[in-house]
Amino acid sequence: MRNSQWSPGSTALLPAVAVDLVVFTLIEGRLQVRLATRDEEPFAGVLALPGGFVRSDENLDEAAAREFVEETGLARLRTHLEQLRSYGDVARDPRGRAFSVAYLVLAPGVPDPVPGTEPARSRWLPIEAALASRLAFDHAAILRDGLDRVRGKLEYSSLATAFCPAEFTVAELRVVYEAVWGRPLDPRNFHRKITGTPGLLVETGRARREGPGRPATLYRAGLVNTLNPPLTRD
Amino acid sequence: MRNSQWSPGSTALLPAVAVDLVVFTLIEGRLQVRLATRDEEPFAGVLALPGGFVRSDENLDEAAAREFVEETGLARLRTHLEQLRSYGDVARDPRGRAFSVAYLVLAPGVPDPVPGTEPARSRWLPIEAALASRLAFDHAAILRDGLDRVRGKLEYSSLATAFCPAEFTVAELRVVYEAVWGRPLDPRNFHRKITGTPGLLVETGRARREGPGRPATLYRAGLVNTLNPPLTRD
DNA sequence: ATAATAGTGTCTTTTAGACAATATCAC
DNA sequence: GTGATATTGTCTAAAAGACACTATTAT
Repeated sequence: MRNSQWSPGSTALLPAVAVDLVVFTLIEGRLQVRLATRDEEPFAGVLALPGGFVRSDENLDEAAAREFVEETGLARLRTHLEQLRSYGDVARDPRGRAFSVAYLVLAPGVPDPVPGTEPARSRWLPIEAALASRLAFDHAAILRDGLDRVRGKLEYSSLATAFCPAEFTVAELRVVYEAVWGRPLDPRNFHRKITGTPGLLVETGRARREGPGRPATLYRAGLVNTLNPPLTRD
Repeated sequence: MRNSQWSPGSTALLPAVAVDLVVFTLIEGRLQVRLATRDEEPFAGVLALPGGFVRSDENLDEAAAREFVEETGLARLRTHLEQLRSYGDVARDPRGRAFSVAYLVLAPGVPDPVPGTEPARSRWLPIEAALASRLAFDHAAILRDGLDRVRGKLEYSSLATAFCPAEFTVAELRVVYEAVWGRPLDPRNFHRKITGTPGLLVETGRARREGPGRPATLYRAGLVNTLNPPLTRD
Protein backbone atom coordinates (compact mmCIF):
# COMPACT_ATOMS: atom_id res chain seq x y z
CA MET A 1 0.00 0.00 0.00
CA ARG A 2 1.26 3.44 -0.89
CA ASN A 3 1.31 5.95 1.90
CA SER A 4 -0.93 8.75 0.77
CA GLN A 5 -0.56 11.23 3.61
CA TRP A 6 3.10 11.71 4.44
CA SER A 7 5.25 13.01 1.65
CA PRO A 8 8.65 11.42 0.91
CA GLY A 9 10.27 14.65 2.07
CA SER A 10 8.89 14.27 5.59
CA THR A 11 11.31 13.48 8.42
CA ALA A 12 8.80 11.19 10.07
CA LEU A 13 9.54 7.50 10.46
CA LEU A 14 6.89 5.43 8.71
CA PRO A 15 6.57 2.11 10.48
CA ALA A 16 3.77 -0.42 10.58
CA VAL A 17 1.28 -0.08 13.42
CA ALA A 18 -0.58 -3.08 14.77
CA VAL A 19 -2.88 -3.88 17.65
CA ASP A 20 -2.24 -6.95 19.79
CA LEU A 21 -4.87 -8.34 22.12
CA VAL A 22 -4.55 -9.86 25.56
CA VAL A 23 -7.94 -11.58 25.68
CA PHE A 24 -8.90 -13.14 28.99
CA THR A 25 -11.86 -15.28 29.90
CA LEU A 26 -12.92 -17.69 32.59
CA ILE A 27 -13.40 -21.33 31.63
CA GLU A 28 -14.14 -23.92 34.29
CA GLY A 29 -13.22 -21.42 36.99
CA ARG A 30 -9.76 -20.82 35.61
CA LEU A 31 -8.29 -17.75 33.95
CA GLN A 32 -7.48 -18.41 30.31
CA VAL A 33 -5.87 -16.33 27.59
CA ARG A 34 -6.41 -16.56 23.84
CA LEU A 35 -3.34 -17.56 21.83
CA ALA A 36 -2.82 -18.63 18.22
CA THR A 37 -0.10 -20.68 16.63
CA ARG A 38 1.62 -18.62 13.93
CA ASP A 39 1.71 -20.24 10.53
CA GLU A 40 4.08 -17.76 8.88
CA GLU A 41 7.60 -16.61 9.47
CA PRO A 42 8.88 -15.09 11.61
CA PHE A 43 8.04 -17.32 14.57
CA ALA A 44 6.14 -19.88 12.46
CA GLY A 45 4.71 -22.55 14.78
CA VAL A 46 5.15 -20.37 17.86
CA LEU A 47 2.25 -19.14 19.99
CA ALA A 48 1.33 -15.47 19.66
CA LEU A 49 -1.29 -13.02 20.86
CA PRO A 50 -4.12 -12.34 18.39
CA GLY A 51 -3.71 -9.08 16.53
CA GLY A 52 -3.12 -7.40 13.21
CA PHE A 53 -2.40 -4.16 11.43
CA VAL A 54 -4.45 -1.04 11.98
CA ARG A 55 -6.28 0.03 8.84
CA SER A 56 -6.13 3.55 7.49
CA ASP A 57 -9.79 4.27 8.14
CA GLU A 58 -10.20 3.00 11.68
CA ASN A 59 -9.34 4.27 15.15
CA LEU A 60 -7.26 2.16 17.51
CA ASP A 61 -10.26 0.97 19.52
CA GLU A 62 -12.05 0.01 16.33
CA ALA A 63 -9.05 -1.95 15.10
CA ALA A 64 -8.90 -3.82 18.39
CA ALA A 65 -12.62 -4.62 18.25
CA ARG A 66 -12.36 -5.82 14.66
CA GLU A 67 -9.37 -8.02 15.39
CA PHE A 68 -11.16 -9.47 18.39
CA VAL A 69 -14.08 -10.62 16.27
CA GLU A 70 -11.87 -11.80 13.40
CA GLU A 71 -9.44 -13.77 15.52
CA THR A 72 -11.70 -15.28 18.17
CA GLY A 73 -14.97 -15.62 16.26
CA LEU A 74 -16.77 -14.48 19.40
CA ALA A 75 -19.49 -11.85 19.47
CA ARG A 76 -18.38 -8.34 20.36
CA LEU A 77 -21.37 -8.02 22.73
CA ARG A 78 -20.53 -7.49 26.40
CA THR A 79 -16.78 -7.60 25.91
CA HIS A 80 -14.67 -5.15 27.85
CA LEU A 81 -11.91 -3.54 25.79
CA GLU A 82 -9.30 -1.08 27.06
CA GLN A 83 -5.92 0.09 25.85
CA LEU A 84 -3.01 -1.44 27.72
CA ARG A 85 0.18 0.23 26.46
CA SER A 86 2.35 0.44 23.35
CA TYR A 87 5.48 -1.43 22.37
CA GLY A 88 7.97 -0.08 19.89
CA ASP A 89 11.48 -1.36 20.50
CA VAL A 90 13.64 -1.08 17.41
CA ALA A 91 14.26 -4.82 17.21
CA ARG A 92 10.89 -6.17 18.36
CA ASP A 93 9.97 -7.35 14.84
CA PRO A 94 12.71 -8.87 12.64
CA ARG A 95 10.84 -7.74 9.51
CA GLY A 96 11.42 -4.09 10.33
CA ARG A 97 10.25 -1.28 12.51
CA ALA A 98 6.81 -2.05 13.91
CA PHE A 99 4.75 -0.55 16.70
CA SER A 100 2.06 -2.39 18.56
CA VAL A 101 -0.72 -0.91 20.65
CA ALA A 102 -1.77 -3.63 23.07
CA TYR A 103 -5.33 -3.99 24.32
CA LEU A 104 -6.77 -5.78 27.30
CA VAL A 105 -9.98 -7.61 26.39
CA LEU A 106 -12.29 -9.45 28.78
CA ALA A 107 -14.75 -11.84 27.16
CA PRO A 108 -17.58 -13.30 29.24
CA GLY A 109 -19.66 -16.35 28.48
CA VAL A 110 -17.19 -18.35 26.42
CA PRO A 111 -18.57 -21.85 25.78
CA ASP A 112 -16.92 -24.67 27.67
CA PRO A 113 -14.56 -26.74 25.54
CA VAL A 114 -15.90 -29.92 24.02
CA PRO A 115 -13.79 -32.83 25.32
CA GLY A 116 -12.02 -34.77 22.62
CA THR A 117 -11.80 -31.84 20.22
CA GLU A 118 -8.34 -31.37 18.76
CA PRO A 119 -6.84 -27.97 19.60
CA ALA A 120 -7.38 -25.49 16.78
CA ARG A 121 -4.87 -22.96 15.53
CA SER A 122 -6.42 -20.34 17.84
CA ARG A 123 -7.34 -21.51 21.32
CA TRP A 124 -7.67 -20.74 25.03
CA LEU A 125 -4.75 -21.54 27.30
CA PRO A 126 -4.73 -21.44 31.14
CA ILE A 127 -2.71 -18.44 32.29
CA GLU A 128 -0.06 -20.54 34.03
CA ALA A 129 0.55 -22.53 30.84
CA ALA A 130 0.66 -19.34 28.75
CA LEU A 131 3.19 -17.71 31.06
CA ALA A 132 5.38 -20.79 30.81
CA SER A 133 5.16 -21.00 27.01
CA ARG A 134 7.47 -19.45 24.49
CA LEU A 135 5.63 -16.61 22.76
CA ALA A 136 6.46 -14.80 19.51
CA PHE A 137 7.96 -11.28 19.38
CA ASP A 138 7.65 -9.46 22.74
CA HIS A 139 4.27 -11.03 23.43
CA ALA A 140 5.42 -12.57 26.71
CA ALA A 141 6.04 -9.07 28.07
CA ILE A 142 2.70 -7.86 26.73
CA LEU A 143 0.87 -10.79 28.32
CA ARG A 144 2.64 -10.09 31.61
CA ASP A 145 1.57 -6.42 31.47
CA GLY A 146 -2.01 -7.40 30.67
CA LEU A 147 -2.12 -9.80 33.58
CA ASP A 148 -0.72 -7.17 35.93
CA ARG A 149 -3.33 -4.70 34.74
CA VAL A 150 -6.32 -6.97 35.28
CA ARG A 151 -5.03 -8.18 38.64
CA GLY A 152 -4.49 -4.66 39.86
CA LYS A 153 -7.72 -3.26 38.50
CA LEU A 154 -9.89 -5.81 40.29
CA GLU A 155 -8.82 -4.15 43.53
CA TYR A 156 -10.44 -0.79 42.96
CA SER A 157 -12.96 -1.28 40.14
CA SER A 158 -15.93 -3.33 39.02
CA LEU A 159 -13.88 -4.85 36.21
CA ALA A 160 -14.52 -8.38 37.48
CA THR A 161 -18.15 -8.11 36.34
CA ALA A 162 -16.83 -8.04 32.75
CA PHE A 163 -15.97 -11.73 33.16
CA CYS A 164 -19.56 -12.56 34.14
CA PRO A 165 -22.77 -12.96 32.14
CA ALA A 166 -25.32 -10.14 32.26
CA GLU A 167 -26.83 -11.61 35.41
CA PHE A 168 -24.65 -13.28 37.98
CA THR A 169 -24.38 -14.27 41.62
CA VAL A 170 -21.97 -13.01 44.25
CA ALA A 171 -20.34 -16.44 44.26
CA GLU A 172 -19.70 -16.23 40.50
CA LEU A 173 -18.06 -12.85 40.98
CA ARG A 174 -15.94 -14.26 43.77
CA VAL A 175 -14.75 -17.07 41.53
CA VAL A 176 -13.52 -14.42 39.09
CA TYR A 177 -11.42 -12.80 41.82
CA GLU A 178 -10.09 -16.15 42.95
CA ALA A 179 -9.15 -17.18 39.42
CA VAL A 180 -7.47 -13.89 38.53
CA TRP A 181 -5.64 -13.50 41.83
CA GLY A 182 -4.93 -17.19 42.19
CA ARG A 183 -5.96 -17.42 45.82
CA PRO A 184 -9.16 -18.17 47.76
CA LEU A 185 -11.23 -15.41 49.34
CA ASP A 186 -13.50 -15.67 52.35
CA PRO A 187 -17.01 -15.96 50.84
CA ARG A 188 -18.64 -14.19 53.78
CA ASN A 189 -16.37 -11.15 53.91
CA PHE A 190 -16.41 -10.93 50.12
CA HIS A 191 -20.18 -10.94 50.09
CA ARG A 192 -20.42 -8.20 52.70
CA LYS A 193 -17.81 -6.07 50.94
CA ILE A 194 -19.27 -6.34 47.43
CA THR A 195 -22.91 -5.92 48.36
CA GLY A 196 -21.97 -3.13 50.77
CA THR A 197 -20.67 -0.86 48.02
CA PRO A 198 -23.72 1.18 46.97
CA GLY A 199 -24.48 1.14 43.24
CA LEU A 200 -21.93 -1.51 42.34
CA LEU A 201 -24.46 -4.31 41.98
CA VAL A 202 -28.19 -4.09 41.26
CA GLU A 203 -30.54 -6.82 42.46
CA THR A 204 -32.64 -8.34 39.71
CA GLY A 205 -35.19 -9.67 42.20
CA ARG A 206 -34.69 -13.18 40.93
CA ALA A 207 -32.56 -15.96 42.36
CA ARG A 208 -30.77 -18.97 41.01
CA ARG A 209 -31.04 -22.45 42.47
CA GLU A 210 -27.95 -24.47 41.65
CA GLY A 211 -27.64 -27.87 43.33
CA PRO A 212 -28.15 -27.93 47.08
CA GLY A 213 -28.01 -24.87 49.30
CA ARG A 214 -29.91 -21.66 49.60
CA PRO A 215 -30.63 -20.02 46.20
CA ALA A 216 -28.33 -17.11 45.36
CA THR A 217 -29.64 -13.64 44.53
CA LEU A 218 -29.01 -12.61 40.92
CA TYR A 219 -27.40 -9.23 40.29
CA ARG A 220 -26.57 -7.06 37.33
CA ALA A 221 -23.59 -4.68 37.19
CA GLY A 222 -24.57 -1.25 38.49
CA LEU A 223 -23.51 2.19 37.32
CA VAL A 224 -20.81 2.57 39.97
CA ASN A 225 -17.54 1.11 38.77
CA THR A 226 -15.13 2.17 41.48
CA LEU A 227 -14.65 0.03 44.53
CA ASN A 228 -14.04 2.39 47.43
CA PRO A 229 -12.63 1.29 49.77
CA PRO A 230 -10.83 -1.24 47.57
CA LEU A 231 -10.47 -4.98 47.93
CA THR A 232 -6.89 -5.87 48.76
CA ARG A 233 -4.74 -8.64 47.34
CA ASP A 234 -1.80 -8.54 49.78
CA MET B 1 12.47 9.69 4.00
CA ARG B 2 12.01 6.41 2.22
CA ASN B 3 10.62 3.57 4.22
CA SER B 4 13.25 0.87 4.04
CA GLN B 5 11.56 -1.95 5.91
CA TRP B 6 7.98 -2.40 4.71
CA SER B 7 7.59 -3.19 1.05
CA PRO B 8 4.95 -1.36 -1.04
CA GLY B 9 3.12 -4.67 -1.33
CA SER B 10 2.53 -4.85 2.41
CA THR B 11 -1.01 -4.39 3.69
CA ALA B 12 0.20 -2.46 6.70
CA LEU B 13 -0.81 1.15 7.17
CA LEU B 14 2.30 3.35 7.29
CA PRO B 15 1.55 6.37 9.46
CA ALA B 16 3.85 8.77 11.29
CA VAL B 17 4.58 7.93 14.93
CA ALA B 18 5.41 10.64 17.43
CA VAL B 19 5.94 10.94 21.15
CA ASP B 20 4.19 13.71 23.09
CA LEU B 21 5.24 14.64 26.59
CA VAL B 22 3.18 15.69 29.58
CA VAL B 23 6.00 17.24 31.62
CA PHE B 24 5.11 18.27 35.15
CA THR B 25 7.16 20.13 37.70
CA LEU B 26 6.64 22.11 40.88
CA ILE B 27 7.41 25.83 40.80
CA GLU B 28 6.63 27.98 43.81
CA GLY B 29 4.60 25.17 45.30
CA ARG B 30 2.30 24.92 42.29
CA LEU B 31 1.95 22.15 39.73
CA GLN B 32 3.05 23.36 36.30
CA VAL B 33 3.09 21.74 32.88
CA ARG B 34 5.43 22.46 29.98
CA LEU B 35 3.74 23.88 26.86
CA ALA B 36 5.08 25.44 23.69
CA THR B 37 3.45 27.81 21.23
CA ARG B 38 3.39 26.21 17.78
CA ASP B 39 4.96 28.30 15.05
CA GLU B 40 3.80 26.19 12.12
CA GLU B 41 0.51 25.08 10.70
CA PRO B 42 -1.60 23.34 11.69
CA PHE B 43 -2.46 25.11 14.94
CA ALA B 44 0.15 27.87 14.44
CA GLY B 45 0.14 30.13 17.50
CA VAL B 46 -1.69 27.55 19.62
CA LEU B 47 -0.22 25.91 22.72
CA ALA B 48 0.86 22.28 22.38
CA LEU B 49 2.63 19.60 24.38
CA PRO B 50 6.32 19.17 23.59
CA GLY B 51 7.02 16.21 21.34
CA GLY B 52 8.23 15.03 17.99
CA PHE B 53 8.62 12.12 15.66
CA VAL B 54 10.23 8.88 16.71
CA ARG B 55 13.44 8.18 14.79
CA SER B 56 14.10 4.91 13.08
CA ASP B 57 16.98 3.96 15.36
CA GLU B 58 15.49 4.70 18.77
CA ASN B 59 13.07 2.99 21.12
CA LEU B 60 10.00 4.81 22.38
CA ASP B 61 11.53 5.58 25.78
CA GLU B 62 14.64 6.91 24.08
CA ALA B 63 12.60 9.14 21.80
CA ALA B 64 10.76 10.54 24.80
CA ALA B 65 14.00 11.19 26.67
CA ARG B 66 15.54 12.90 23.62
CA GLU B 67 12.51 15.10 23.06
CA PHE B 68 12.50 16.04 26.72
CA VAL B 69 16.05 17.36 26.54
CA GLU B 70 15.55 19.03 23.14
CA GLU B 71 12.31 20.76 24.01
CA THR B 72 12.87 21.79 27.63
CA GLY B 73 16.64 22.28 27.68
CA LEU B 74 16.68 20.61 31.09
CA ALA B 75 19.09 17.89 32.14
CA ARG B 76 17.83 14.34 31.86
CA LEU B 77 19.21 13.57 35.35
CA ARG B 78 16.67 12.56 37.96
CA THR B 79 13.65 12.89 35.69
CA HIS B 80 10.96 10.27 35.94
CA LEU B 81 9.66 9.09 32.57
CA GLU B 82 6.85 6.60 32.01
CA GLN B 83 4.58 5.75 29.13
CA LEU B 84 1.07 7.11 29.48
CA ARG B 85 -0.97 5.76 26.56
CA SER B 86 -1.29 6.08 22.80
CA TYR B 87 -3.57 8.19 20.65
CA GLY B 88 -4.42 7.30 17.10
CA ASP B 89 -7.82 8.60 16.04
CA VAL B 90 -8.13 8.85 12.29
CA ALA B 91 -8.69 12.60 12.32
CA ARG B 92 -6.41 13.64 15.18
CA ASP B 93 -3.91 15.27 12.80
CA PRO B 94 -5.22 17.19 9.77
CA ARG B 95 -2.00 16.44 7.87
CA GLY B 96 -2.79 12.73 7.76
CA ARG B 97 -2.75 9.59 9.82
CA ALA B 98 -0.52 10.04 12.84
CA PHE B 99 -0.07 8.08 16.05
CA SER B 100 1.25 9.53 19.24
CA VAL B 101 2.66 7.66 22.21
CA ALA B 102 2.26 9.99 25.18
CA TYR B 103 4.69 10.02 28.08
CA LEU B 104 4.38 11.32 31.61
CA VAL B 105 7.54 13.11 32.70
CA LEU B 106 8.28 14.50 36.15
CA ALA B 107 11.12 16.99 36.32
CA PRO B 108 12.47 18.02 39.73
CA GLY B 109 14.56 21.07 40.54
CA VAL B 110 13.38 23.44 37.84
CA PRO B 111 14.79 26.93 38.50
CA ASP B 112 12.31 29.55 39.67
CA PRO B 113 11.28 31.98 36.96
CA VAL B 114 13.08 35.33 36.77
CA PRO B 115 10.49 38.09 37.21
CA GLY B 116 10.25 40.45 34.28
CA THR B 117 11.35 37.86 31.75
CA GLU B 118 9.11 37.75 28.70
CA PRO B 119 7.50 34.32 28.18
CA ALA B 120 9.49 32.26 25.70
CA ARG B 121 8.03 30.03 22.99
CA SER B 122 8.30 27.06 25.39
CA ARG B 123 7.30 27.68 28.99
CA TRP B 124 5.77 26.40 32.22
CA LEU B 125 2.08 26.99 32.81
CA PRO B 126 0.15 26.36 36.06
CA ILE B 127 -2.06 23.33 35.61
CA GLU B 128 -5.30 25.29 36.05
CA ALA B 129 -4.29 27.70 33.30
CA ALA B 130 -3.23 24.85 31.03
CA LEU B 131 -6.53 23.02 31.50
CA ALA B 132 -8.41 26.18 30.62
CA SER B 133 -6.32 26.90 27.51
CA ARG B 134 -6.99 25.80 23.98
CA LEU B 135 -4.44 23.18 23.03
CA ALA B 136 -3.47 21.86 19.60
CA PHE B 137 -4.58 18.46 18.24
CA ASP B 138 -5.94 16.18 21.00
CA HIS B 139 -3.41 17.50 23.50
CA ALA B 140 -6.11 18.62 25.94
CA ALA B 141 -7.20 14.98 26.31
CA ILE B 142 -3.59 13.84 26.66
CA LEU B 143 -2.92 16.44 29.35
CA ARG B 144 -6.08 15.37 31.17
CA ASP B 145 -4.95 11.72 31.07
CA GLY B 146 -1.49 12.65 32.32
CA LEU B 147 -2.93 14.61 35.20
CA ASP B 148 -5.25 11.74 36.13
CA ARG B 149 -2.29 9.36 36.08
CA VAL B 150 -0.06 11.41 38.34
CA ARG B 151 -2.91 12.19 40.74
CA GLY B 152 -3.87 8.56 41.00
CA LYS B 153 -0.36 7.22 41.28
CA LEU B 154 0.54 9.40 44.26
CA GLU B 155 -1.97 7.35 46.24
CA TYR B 156 -0.16 4.05 46.09
CA SER B 157 3.42 4.80 45.02
CA SER B 158 6.48 6.85 45.85
CA LEU B 159 6.07 8.85 42.63
CA ALA B 160 5.88 12.14 44.54
CA THR B 161 9.59 11.87 45.34
CA ALA B 162 10.25 12.34 41.61
CA PHE B 163 9.19 15.98 42.05
CA CYS B 164 11.77 16.49 44.81
CA PRO B 165 15.54 17.03 44.77
CA ALA B 166 17.77 14.12 45.76
CA GLU B 167 17.44 15.07 49.42
CA PHE B 168 14.20 16.47 50.75
CA THR B 169 12.13 16.94 53.86
CA VAL B 170 8.76 15.43 54.71
CA ALA B 171 7.24 18.90 54.38
CA GLU B 172 8.58 19.23 50.82
CA LEU B 173 7.03 15.91 49.93
CA ARG B 174 3.75 17.00 51.45
CA VAL B 175 3.78 20.17 49.34
CA VAL B 176 4.01 17.93 46.27
CA TYR B 177 0.89 16.05 47.30
CA GLU B 178 -0.96 19.27 48.09
CA ALA B 179 -0.03 20.82 44.74
CA VAL B 180 -0.93 17.75 42.67
CA TRP B 181 -4.14 17.00 44.52
CA GLY B 182 -5.06 20.64 44.99
CA ARG B 183 -5.99 20.30 48.63
CA PRO B 184 -4.22 20.66 51.99
CA LEU B 185 -3.15 17.62 53.99
CA ASP B 186 -2.69 17.37 57.73
CA PRO B 187 1.10 17.69 58.25
CA ARG B 188 1.06 15.44 61.32
CA ASN B 189 -0.87 12.53 59.85
CA PHE B 190 1.08 12.84 56.61
CA HIS B 191 4.35 12.67 58.49
CA ARG B 192 3.31 9.58 60.44
CA LYS B 193 2.04 7.84 57.33
CA ILE B 194 5.04 8.52 55.11
CA THR B 195 7.73 7.81 57.68
CA GLY B 196 5.80 4.77 58.87
CA THR B 197 6.13 2.95 55.53
CA PRO B 198 9.35 0.94 55.88
CA GLY B 199 11.88 1.47 53.09
CA LEU B 200 10.04 4.32 51.41
CA LEU B 201 12.32 7.03 52.79
CA VAL B 202 15.89 6.75 54.01
CA GLU B 203 17.25 9.17 56.61
CA THR B 204 20.39 10.95 55.52
CA GLY B 205 21.31 11.81 59.11
CA ARG B 206 21.39 15.47 58.28
CA ALA B 207 18.75 18.11 58.82
CA ARG B 208 17.80 21.37 57.19
CA ARG B 209 17.18 24.61 59.05
CA GLU B 210 14.86 26.84 57.07
CA GLY B 211 13.68 29.98 58.83
CA PRO B 212 12.20 29.50 62.27
CA GLY B 213 11.06 26.18 63.64
CA ARG B 214 12.64 22.89 64.44
CA PRO B 215 15.04 21.70 61.69
CA ALA B 216 13.57 19.02 59.41
CA THR B 217 15.22 15.67 58.89
CA LEU B 218 16.52 15.19 55.35
CA TYR B 219 15.55 12.00 53.52
CA ARG B 220 16.40 10.31 50.26
CA ALA B 221 13.97 8.11 48.32
CA GLY B 222 14.27 4.48 49.44
CA LEU B 223 14.06 1.29 47.43
CA VAL B 224 10.41 0.68 48.27
CA ASN B 225 8.12 2.45 45.83
CA THR B 226 4.74 1.13 46.77
CA LEU B 227 2.70 2.85 49.44
CA ASN B 228 0.81 0.13 51.27
CA PRO B 229 -1.64 0.97 52.71
CA PRO B 230 -2.16 3.85 50.28
CA LEU B 231 -2.77 7.52 50.94
CA THR B 232 -6.31 8.43 49.98
CA ARG B 233 -7.56 11.46 48.09
CA ASP B 234 -11.32 11.12 48.61
C1' DA C 1 -32.32 -35.30 59.14
C1' DT C 2 -27.96 -34.09 56.67
C1' DA C 3 -25.07 -31.72 53.74
C1' DA C 4 -24.36 -27.80 51.10
C1' DT C 5 -24.42 -23.09 49.79
C1' DA C 6 -26.19 -18.11 50.82
C1' DG C 7 -26.17 -14.51 53.72
C1' DT C 8 -25.82 -11.90 58.50
C1' DG C 9 -23.73 -10.78 62.91
C1' DT C 10 -19.86 -10.25 66.09
C1' DC C 11 -15.40 -9.67 67.62
C1' DT C 12 -10.41 -8.13 67.24
C1' DT C 13 -6.92 -5.69 64.96
C1' DT C 14 -5.54 -2.14 61.94
C1' DT C 15 -5.90 2.25 59.91
C1' DA C 16 -7.67 7.08 58.98
C1' DG C 17 -8.36 11.40 60.57
C1' DA C 18 -8.84 14.88 64.15
C1' DC C 19 -6.14 17.18 67.16
C1' DA C 20 -3.33 17.71 71.76
C1' DA C 21 1.25 17.87 73.22
C1' DT C 22 6.16 18.16 72.86
C1' DA C 23 10.80 19.48 70.46
C1' DT C 24 13.77 22.73 68.47
C1' DC C 25 14.72 26.41 66.03
C1' DA C 26 14.86 32.20 64.61
C1' DC C 27 13.97 36.36 66.48
C1' DG D 1 10.29 34.99 76.08
C1' DT D 2 7.15 34.51 71.28
C1' DG D 3 6.12 32.49 67.12
C1' DA D 4 7.03 29.10 63.83
C1' DT D 5 7.76 24.52 62.08
C1' DA D 6 8.87 19.41 63.10
C1' DT D 7 7.64 15.33 65.31
C1' DT D 8 5.21 12.28 68.53
C1' DG D 9 1.14 10.78 71.04
C1' DT D 10 -3.83 10.07 71.85
C1' DC D 11 -8.44 9.45 70.82
C1' DT D 12 -12.53 8.01 67.84
C1' DA D 13 -14.60 6.08 63.87
C1' DA D 14 -14.21 3.12 60.08
C1' DA D 15 -12.66 -0.87 57.86
C1' DA D 16 -10.31 -5.65 57.42
C1' DG D 17 -10.22 -10.22 58.53
C1' DA D 18 -11.48 -14.24 61.33
C1' DC D 19 -15.21 -16.84 62.19
C1' DA D 20 -19.90 -18.09 64.72
C1' DC D 21 -24.38 -18.28 63.37
C1' DT D 22 -28.81 -18.26 60.71
C1' DA D 23 -31.46 -19.19 56.20
C1' DT D 24 -32.83 -22.06 52.52
C1' DT D 25 -32.33 -25.41 49.48
C1' DA D 26 -31.44 -30.82 47.43
C1' DT D 27 -31.14 -35.33 48.78
